[in-house]
Amino acid sequence: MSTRPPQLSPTELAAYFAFTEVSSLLRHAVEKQLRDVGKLSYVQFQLLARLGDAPGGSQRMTDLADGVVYSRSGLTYQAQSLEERGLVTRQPSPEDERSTIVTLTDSGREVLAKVFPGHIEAVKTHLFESLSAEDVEMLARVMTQVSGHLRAEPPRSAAPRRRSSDH
Amino acid sequence: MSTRPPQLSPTELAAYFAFTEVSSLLRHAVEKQLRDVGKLSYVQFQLLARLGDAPGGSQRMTDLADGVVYSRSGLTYQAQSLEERGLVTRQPSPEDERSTIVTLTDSGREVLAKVFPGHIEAVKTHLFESLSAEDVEMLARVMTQVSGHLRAEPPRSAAPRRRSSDH
DNA sequence: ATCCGATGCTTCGAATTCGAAGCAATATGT
DNA sequence: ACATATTGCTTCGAATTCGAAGCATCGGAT
Repeated sequence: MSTRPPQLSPTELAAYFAFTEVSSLLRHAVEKQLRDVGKLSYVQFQLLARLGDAPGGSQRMTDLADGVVYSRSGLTYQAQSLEERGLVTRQPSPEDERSTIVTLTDSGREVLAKVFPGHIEAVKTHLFESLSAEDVEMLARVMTQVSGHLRAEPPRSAAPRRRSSDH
Repeated sequence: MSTRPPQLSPTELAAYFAFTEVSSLLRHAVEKQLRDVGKLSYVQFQLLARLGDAPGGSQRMTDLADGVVYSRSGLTYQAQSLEERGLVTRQPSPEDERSTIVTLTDSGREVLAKVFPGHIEAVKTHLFESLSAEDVEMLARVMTQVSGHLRAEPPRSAAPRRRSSDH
């Protein structure tokens, strides 16, 4: 246990610090824009955006939760909220009675369309403005790489349900 | 209003998506480790870590809040919590009666020392493991650049106090 | 010396978040 | 077919988060 006190190189440290900082600042900026323009939280926007991309504007709750890296209970809460605002509908899946299918409504698409330009603008301004094309490409490559790595190995974002070996 | 629908290039989109995903996943992983090992939230850890770096283990509330990109009220809450656990102390600044100086205690340092190795390990595993040395360097450079850009221009993280033009 | 805006922090209430526990439907093994 | 584990979602309670409002102090102008 005392054999290997793990270390980060100065470069790694710098990368980690700057990464978390950018992530925080960017998120705050984006959240503000979404709140101001569409009265959406970041999560809500992410959910709508995912649905907008999905075929038929529909996805299962679990897939949505995994997609945005979010707890299932939190998703239930937000889905309810979005449903009350008429931006999505929820219905049990015909194929699997357990599943709930969330579907983007026309209203939802409208709101999405309304906030989208400003969102893009914010991302452009805050994240990309100071970067060269090569930087962006590099960033895309590296982040995709890490993301794949993260998605691959560990017990998925939400509740890993297995549990029997410990205790 | 309809003149310039801003766009992100496919590369930018990929970079943005992967970036937010990595940021979420990494954060979750790190949070779990901190919770398990030291019963610390991410924010609490960041606060302790900042204090650990600061000369004398002390910082003003506002500087801490800016440092971790956090609301002032949230910081008050967490500082209270950390004080109750004996990990920090709070005292009014001698120089400026308004300011509260937060100081890391020996207990605080112990907890920090206890969680640190696992934290580093987690960051190494989840963020850097799949990256080459050049990738890391690049990441550090780009993130530092963006961070500087973000810190520079906008009304700072927390409450921009001005308010007079709108109603 | 004194007024007034700016600054630093806290309190307050509302909204959001999570994990644990619970319930229903499905899959799997025999 | 039937028991058992697994999966999908929701409910519950507790903890965290934020922004607005409030209070005290400071700085700079008169």
